[in-house]
Amino acid sequence: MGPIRDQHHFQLPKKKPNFYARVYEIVEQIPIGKVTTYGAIAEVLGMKGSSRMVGQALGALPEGSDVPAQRVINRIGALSGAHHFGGYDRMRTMLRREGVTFKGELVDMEEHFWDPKLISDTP
DNA sequence: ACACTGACCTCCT
DNA sequence: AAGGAGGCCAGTG
Repeated sequence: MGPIRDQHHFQLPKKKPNFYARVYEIVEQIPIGKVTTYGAIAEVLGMKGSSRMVGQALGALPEGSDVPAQRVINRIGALSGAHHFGGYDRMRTMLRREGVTFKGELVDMEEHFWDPKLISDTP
C-alpha cells in the first residue's frame, strides 16, 4: 500500500522535491532486524553526499510515528540519532528487540546492514 | 530574501 | 591514526 499513510497528518513539503516523503518510503521498507545509513538512503535517492538531508527528514517525524526511524544509523554503526529516541540506551533497546546485535556501542553492520538499493532490483 | 541549522560523510592534514 | 574543515541543500525564522 501507500508507504506514507493517512496517519501522517504532519506537514510534508508541498513543493516538488517531496524529499521527505521519499525518505520515509525507503525507511518503511527497512526489514525488521536490519538497519541502513543516512548516506545509503541519500545515495539511492540520487543525492549522494546529502546524507544530512536524510537526518533532517527523520528529525521532522513526530514522536510515535510508525516510520521505523530507529533503523537508520550512521555509517560506522553508531546510533547518532539516539537523542531523538530518549537517549542511547532507549534506542539500543528498540533495536535489540528487533533482533539487531551490537559490537560494543556499535551495531554489527556486517550482520545487519541493509542496502536500500535492493528495493529497485526486487519487486 | 538571507542566514543559519542540521539524527552525515569524505577528504585533507 | 585521529581530528578538523568543508560540502551537501531543504526547512525554518
